[in-house]
Amino acid sequence: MRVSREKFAENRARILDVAGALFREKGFDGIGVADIMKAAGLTHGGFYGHFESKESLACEASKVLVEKARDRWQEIVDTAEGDPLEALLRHYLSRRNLQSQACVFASLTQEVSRQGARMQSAFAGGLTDLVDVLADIVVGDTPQARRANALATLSAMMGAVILARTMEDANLADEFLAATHRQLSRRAA
Amino acid sequence: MRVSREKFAENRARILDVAGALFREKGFDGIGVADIMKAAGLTHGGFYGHFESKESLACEASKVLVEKARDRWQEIVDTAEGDPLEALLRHYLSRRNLQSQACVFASLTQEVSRQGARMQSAFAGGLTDLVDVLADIVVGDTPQARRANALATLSAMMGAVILARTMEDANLADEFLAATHRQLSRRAA
DNA sequence: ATTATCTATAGATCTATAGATAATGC
DNA sequence: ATTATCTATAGATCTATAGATAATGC
Repeated sequence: MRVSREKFAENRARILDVAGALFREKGFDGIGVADIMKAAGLTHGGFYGHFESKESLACEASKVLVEKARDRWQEIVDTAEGDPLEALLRHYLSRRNLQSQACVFASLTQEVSRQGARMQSAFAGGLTDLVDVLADIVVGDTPQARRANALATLSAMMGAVILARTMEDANLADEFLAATHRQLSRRAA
Repeated sequence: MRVSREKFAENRARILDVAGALFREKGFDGIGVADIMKAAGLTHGGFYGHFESKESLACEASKVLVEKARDRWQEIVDTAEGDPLEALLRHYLSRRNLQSQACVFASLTQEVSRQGARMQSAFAGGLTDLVDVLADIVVGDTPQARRANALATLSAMMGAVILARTMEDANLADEFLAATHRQLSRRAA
């Protein structure tokens, strides 16, 4: 059942997309190659024609997710009508990020500390990209002050979503998001 | 090779202790029952005389770690010579928390979102305990303001450590800790 | 006699590979 | 002829259990 070269590329892209969603939902160890392929509408054995190993897929899928996150942040900043930081906070500190398809950092960062160097690099690089996006829109008299502010702001944003996600009580989760939102609103440029 | 009742209780405690350390280091899925027992100096099969299942062990070990964390925070607050929040920030936003034996929340929270309800409860309860500890030592005119400040402060503290842990570059990791420390120092009571 | 631990193994699951199959593209 | 996918399976790993062993404690 060979498919065309074009269809082959399509299949690869679909595997990456499906894997990104499943890894975020279940973690890297929570989903196997066979189930990822089934979700992509292919068979287990076909996987190794597309990727060298599961770890390799995890790296590539992570890179895609990390790049998408940065592009989305930049887009929100560029198209914000009012204060860009406020727009970003509204986007990030929302209930949408408490679902299974949440921010890749809010769902997978801790596992990354236990993975190989390649994956760790993808995540570390993605985080510094987000710091750069933030450094342009927070207050601060000097570039150093803005960078420090950006680092602290990113920590607070992701911490709030990560903690909110471990709360069973939706009201408590909302409290974490709201309190952090209010605190960070005062740091806009 | 039966052991005394006293030794039995000792063995159970050691399994819990060893499991707590290994779960934090490798994650719940990163270590098996056999290796935990080996690290405790016992055999694989003996495990099921002490615990019903691996999940049950994970719950009990988590409860112990969560309680220990709260007690440690409370102790630091109670014995602080200067400002208690400053003492807590110094303790938490330190390199020690970037090692494998870090804060249980900084190393395992994200996995907990994918575990059973029992474990989620243990973590959620532990986090609200830490919020209560913080609410007594942060600034705010009303109890509501102090609680909101405590929620935002906890998010920032844990976010900083979690992000610092994913950085390969030690200098970048330190930057996250230092920037967050400086930002939060202004919220003391 | 009771019971904590040990040895051995069943049963499930997961990654990766080998070889067959069938459609593409020179 | 080449190659993308499929079927089938090897090999490793992990949880949990069954039955044997040997020390405790009534």
